[in-house]
Amino acid sequence: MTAVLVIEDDDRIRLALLLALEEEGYRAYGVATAEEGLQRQRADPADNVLVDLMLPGMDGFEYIRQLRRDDDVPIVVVSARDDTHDIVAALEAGADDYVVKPVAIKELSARLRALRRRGRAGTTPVSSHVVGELEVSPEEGEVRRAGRIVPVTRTEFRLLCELAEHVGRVLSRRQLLQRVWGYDTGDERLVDVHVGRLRQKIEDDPANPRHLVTLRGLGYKLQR
Amino acid sequence: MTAVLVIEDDDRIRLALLLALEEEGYRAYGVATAEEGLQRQRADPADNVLVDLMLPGMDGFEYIRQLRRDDDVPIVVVSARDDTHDIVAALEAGADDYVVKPVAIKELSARLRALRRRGRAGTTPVSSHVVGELEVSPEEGEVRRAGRIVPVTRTEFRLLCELAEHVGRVLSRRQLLQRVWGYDTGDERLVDVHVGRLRQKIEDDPANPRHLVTLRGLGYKLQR
DNA sequence: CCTGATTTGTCACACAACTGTCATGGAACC
DNA sequence: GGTTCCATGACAGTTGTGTGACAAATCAGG
Repeated sequence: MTAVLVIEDDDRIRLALLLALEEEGYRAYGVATAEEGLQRQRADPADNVLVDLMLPGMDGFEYIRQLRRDDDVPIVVVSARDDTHDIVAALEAGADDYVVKPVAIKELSARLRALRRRGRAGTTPVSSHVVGELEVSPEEGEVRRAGRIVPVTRTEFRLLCELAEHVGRVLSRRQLLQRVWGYDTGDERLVDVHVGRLRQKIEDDPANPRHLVTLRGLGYKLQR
Repeated sequence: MTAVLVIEDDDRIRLALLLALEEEGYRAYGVATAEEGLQRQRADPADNVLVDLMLPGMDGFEYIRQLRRDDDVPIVVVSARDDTHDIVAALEAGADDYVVKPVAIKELSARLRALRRRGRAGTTPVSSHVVGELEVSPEEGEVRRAGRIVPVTRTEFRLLCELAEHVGRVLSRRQLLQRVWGYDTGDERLVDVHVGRLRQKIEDDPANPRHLVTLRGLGYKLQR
């Protein structure tokens, strides 16, 4: 899943952006200052960065310059100021796009997509989740166990991706039903069945699962 | 010198843009229709394309889609309409940026620079893709299998190129339909048929493909 | 232009794979 | 020991895919 880092000091705007981005299918997280933004991006690099220009302490321009020293991530400025001088300065500093608040989330999302498309010129290393001897690669549409390809069905694959994206965290049947099947309501036993089938394929001893474990009364989780 | 192609039917606006761009140090030339734009860009490729959306005959959206089939040049839409729906549609069609008229030339110039900066990153047009015993050469327009030339049709060739450019990655029928045929909508079975025909030519045992494999529910991919 | 050959897209059918439901029995919890 | 929760096997309905036939469109050559 595509991760987006939002740097914006106004709490309400930041939260609204994060919510809207998650709605669009991104994994989004935010910080309030440029300093935090630099730290965060170095520790856990996002695929896109959204940054406000007016920030307390280090401002957006300086943030962009500093980040660009060692990171080629697409940067989009989200600013309230619709001023040619600011736009030019931000782009010169190394930003890739500049949108003016208030921004339509659909537009923002489309611009992010366009940027990633362009950035991905050439060959991007395929991203995959590694959990112990298990490897789930959404891009290749493959699951490998100790290097060998394990054939899984589409539903199983989606389920596994969802679990792999949240390694170590419990996901309730309802959450899985919602995210994998898109069902708001429905029989939760359905999840059980597919978890069972998945275990047959990815576990050494399906009766005593080591990776895809049950947490009674809570749900399932994937663990290393 | 950086060349820019401007496609805009309003003579005054087009000339004003051309003048301003030359002022900024670009070599700029323009045409009034999308059809001319396609022709011109194929005959003498510019480094950037500016295109209006509302054009007589073929509109800007269609222009972008058609050009994108075989040209990766950065495309900026310059439109009078400041409408989220248009913006999203243009970016989805393959545009890289969207600015609203009237536009400050300094901003436009900065956006073009930002685009080129990103565009050059890793855009090394590969002469041929090698996938196992298979060799796809976009430049020569040839497909070889174990050194022998395999005759494929134009559509098959495009399809194979698209798959070869993303070796190891799943491409959905919709993605293929979009990238190979330029269709936004349409019957996905069309892809199946062409994949089938391609298999007859490039696979040892077309019923058990080793390279051009199906990922049920996901799409197709080419694998080594 | 005209004509025949090739290529392209549509359709329908058959088959295989997958999905969701249910019932049963077992395990964990109190 | 009773209750809740979970695992699993079977099964019927659904969906997804491969393929051959065919007509429309396009191309090549006279």
